[in-house]
Amino acid sequence: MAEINSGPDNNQSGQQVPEEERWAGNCPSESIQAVRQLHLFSQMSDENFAALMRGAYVQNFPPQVDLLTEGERSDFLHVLISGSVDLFASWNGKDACLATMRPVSTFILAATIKDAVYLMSARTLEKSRIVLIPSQDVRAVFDVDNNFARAVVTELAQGYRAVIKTQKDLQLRSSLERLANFLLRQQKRAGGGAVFELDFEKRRLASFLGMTPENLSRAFKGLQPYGVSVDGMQITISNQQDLERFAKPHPLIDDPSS
Amino acid sequence: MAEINSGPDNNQSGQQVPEEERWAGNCPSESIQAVRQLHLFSQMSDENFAALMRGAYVQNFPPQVDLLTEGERSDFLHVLISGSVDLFASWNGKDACLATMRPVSTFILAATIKDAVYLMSARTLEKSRIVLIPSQDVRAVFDVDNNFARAVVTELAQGYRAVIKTQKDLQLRSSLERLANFLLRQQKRAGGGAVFELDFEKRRLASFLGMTPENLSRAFKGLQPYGVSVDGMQITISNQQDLERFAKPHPLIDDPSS
DNA sequence: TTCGCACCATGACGTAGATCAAGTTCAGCG
DNA sequence: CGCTGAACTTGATCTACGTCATGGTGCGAA
Repeated sequence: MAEINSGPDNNQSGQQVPEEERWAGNCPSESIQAVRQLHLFSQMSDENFAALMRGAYVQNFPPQVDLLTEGERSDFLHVLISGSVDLFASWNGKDACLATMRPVSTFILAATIKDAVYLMSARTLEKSRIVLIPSQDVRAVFDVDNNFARAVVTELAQGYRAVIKTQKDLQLRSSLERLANFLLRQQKRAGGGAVFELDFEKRRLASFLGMTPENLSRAFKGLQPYGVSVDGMQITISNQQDLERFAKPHPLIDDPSS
Repeated sequence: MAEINSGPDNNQSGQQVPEEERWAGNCPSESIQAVRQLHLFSQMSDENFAALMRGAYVQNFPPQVDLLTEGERSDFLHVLISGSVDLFASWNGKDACLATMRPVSTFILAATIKDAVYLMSARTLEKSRIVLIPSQDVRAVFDVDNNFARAVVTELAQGYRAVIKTQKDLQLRSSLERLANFLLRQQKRAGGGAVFELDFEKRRLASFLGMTPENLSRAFKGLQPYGVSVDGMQITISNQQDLERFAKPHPLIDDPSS
């Protein structure tokens, strides 16, 4: 619930929230700007946007902080301004990373709109700056601002399609193929050069790709014949063609914009 | 996949439509009623609903007909009135069943609203009655009818959460656990008695649960110690407690209404 | 009836990936 | 410098599950 807020001691293990700031006068207006520029918020009226921000908080979280836990009720819509956040779920002792959020983006919109419990837990990976907008405000504005309501539709449809794509990735490909395609996607995000950085810790990447860290190691070795070499976080793809021929990337799985 | 077809060669290459009926005057008004009663369509104005129906078709399809193929552009929003439809995806020779639709429900809403290509293919499992509403009409009405736009949000959020649940099911459970939980869900849908019918062909069920038909057979045997017995399509759960203790059903995965 | 054909069951086997148990590398720090 | 601990590698198994091959059991058509 509201334990995320102010003061010390939020979250189950006595977590700690530094640098909270209310949106009154003096606060970091770059964050407000970043939120406003998201498609989700860019179409709505100034008045309604102001109403949303009136009750919002911006907070900085250290790495490895639990932001919310599956099963809890949705109190805030989250907007990630900087850093990165892991969305995951657990059952019977195991857990699976379902998505990793990068700035600037919004998460747990569906639970907020439906006023339902979270299906996923969230935890910061790095130091992260997050805007928290009270869920009831979001629903109230949703009810009166049609442009916002339409933007919510687009965002949800996008998210829905993204999940379908990761499900196809998981069900239709082997772990080697998943890694190969992930590298190609990451390469494109990084600008397309033959050398680029992995901006994941490898254990996270393993969980994200649905495998164990040990097997990720082996998978990297398994891609060497296709011209992939690894040095720490740095990846080199020396034979683009070979890798693509093996990975067989497909827009209906790997193209994030479709 | 198109070779499965019966009767007169329908499907992507020159689609052909049995028993087509335009929504003019005389047509089956139960279908129109069924559509209107879906939450998605129940909130909109009579006028806009009529506009949607003006361009719509209702069609009966035989079993095993391909309705649409992933990668195609969305031409119609589909509403399943009776029968059942399989949504699946293919890559590199393999294919995976992503969902099975049952009446009365709508499918491929996200692609329709976004005017994007389908991420999944669809095929009838049984003889099915389906209402086809031109996608451009849906988007046009979406732009002018705020109640409809809001209903779309609810529907998408629901769908989004459903996919997340099946992803958790797949990533966090073994095939035995998936089958056990599926049986418990099916039992509940069928009224909760110890004996109930499986309304899936077993090979479909296998694909839906992400395993092979052979392994589904073995999985059924593997559940015998927990009081599950199978006779054709009829399932008997003789020891509810044991099965539940093994399956560990969880609302955040198995409760379709949350 | 008997043939043919799905669908399903079952056994033998192969493989992908998990698990367990050591190493290895490297950053931080005395 | 060397110590320590975390992230990563590596190799040796184990296990779940897929694959292949075979045989049974209904059920509709000739």
